[in-house]
Amino acid sequence: MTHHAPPEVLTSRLGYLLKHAYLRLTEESSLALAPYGIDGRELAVLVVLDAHDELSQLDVAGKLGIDRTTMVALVDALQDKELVERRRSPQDRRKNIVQLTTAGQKRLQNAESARQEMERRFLAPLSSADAARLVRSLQSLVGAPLGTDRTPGST
Amino acid sequence: MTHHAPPEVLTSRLGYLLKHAYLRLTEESSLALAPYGIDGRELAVLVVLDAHDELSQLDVAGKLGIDRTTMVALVDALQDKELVERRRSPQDRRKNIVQLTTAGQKRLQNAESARQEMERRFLAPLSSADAARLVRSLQSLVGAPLGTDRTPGST
DNA sequence: TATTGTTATACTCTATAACTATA
DNA sequence: TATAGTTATAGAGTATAACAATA
Repeated sequence: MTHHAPPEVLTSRLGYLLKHAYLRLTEESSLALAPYGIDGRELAVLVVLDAHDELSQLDVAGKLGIDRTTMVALVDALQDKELVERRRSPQDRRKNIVQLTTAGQKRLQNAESARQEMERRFLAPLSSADAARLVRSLQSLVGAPLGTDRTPGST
Repeated sequence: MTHHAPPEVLTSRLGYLLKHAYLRLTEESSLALAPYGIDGRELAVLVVLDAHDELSQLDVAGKLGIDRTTMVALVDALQDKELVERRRSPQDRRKNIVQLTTAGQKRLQNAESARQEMERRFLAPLSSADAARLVRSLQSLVGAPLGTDRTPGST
């Protein structure tokens, strides 16, 4: 993934732009999170777990838009790092409730700071107004509820 | 890849937004291009070939930001569909010059129309001003090296 | 019967290494 | 010796099918 000048004929194409913006962000994200021993998807799991209580593996998978079979390996990895724990739900013993450990909560805080800093650097070429508009436009396209105030500095 | 309501905690994250915007566009793109028997990446190859003369496989790969080994299969597929032809460069017999066939040019025109129509539909949730700003912002993000001062006016 | 987690398997996309032919 | 194309191979990432435990 080297930095070559983008070809003129493709830079007006949304597919090219979204793909390469995503690839670039993924690369920066990996670098920013490497010191914390997790990747962006694992961080997303931690964020979801932190925001809700008593989530099963399937619940988390649903929120992230990934398969339940993919979820197994993800939780395995996070459990090996002692950032989450599985426990059987007493209400429904088919379910694995996934919980943040204390170490997981700490890791989440630190990695989140690094991710936010990375995101700021990534958006630096844009004015803050354009950055905010970009986020809101992407939310519209992805189907996010509109009208979510994205005041800079909220969380 | 079903359409489920995006989780609140993730919709402010650029990584999530770019990934899912890209996935959604890719899905729409596949549908729009299916009648033409090509996918978005193959169409991009045709576009690049149409815009330049005497491009080798490596030239095209460079412009698309993909590997030369990936390029082989791509050109194979397009050649099987009789949309492009390989010919040895007389100047440098190591090189394969890739050329659009007449059928390839026609297919390019039709598929491009379909792609543009798809892109319009995809951007429909945005005002035309916001759509234009989105494209320009993405161009800035994809074109600018990270962490450096982005002095406007350098190419 | 249906659901949750799990495993095994396969498929796509991509990159790395090694080979060939040319330079 | 270096470069362009090719092939074989391997690594992510993801999805499908089948199975065990549970409902």
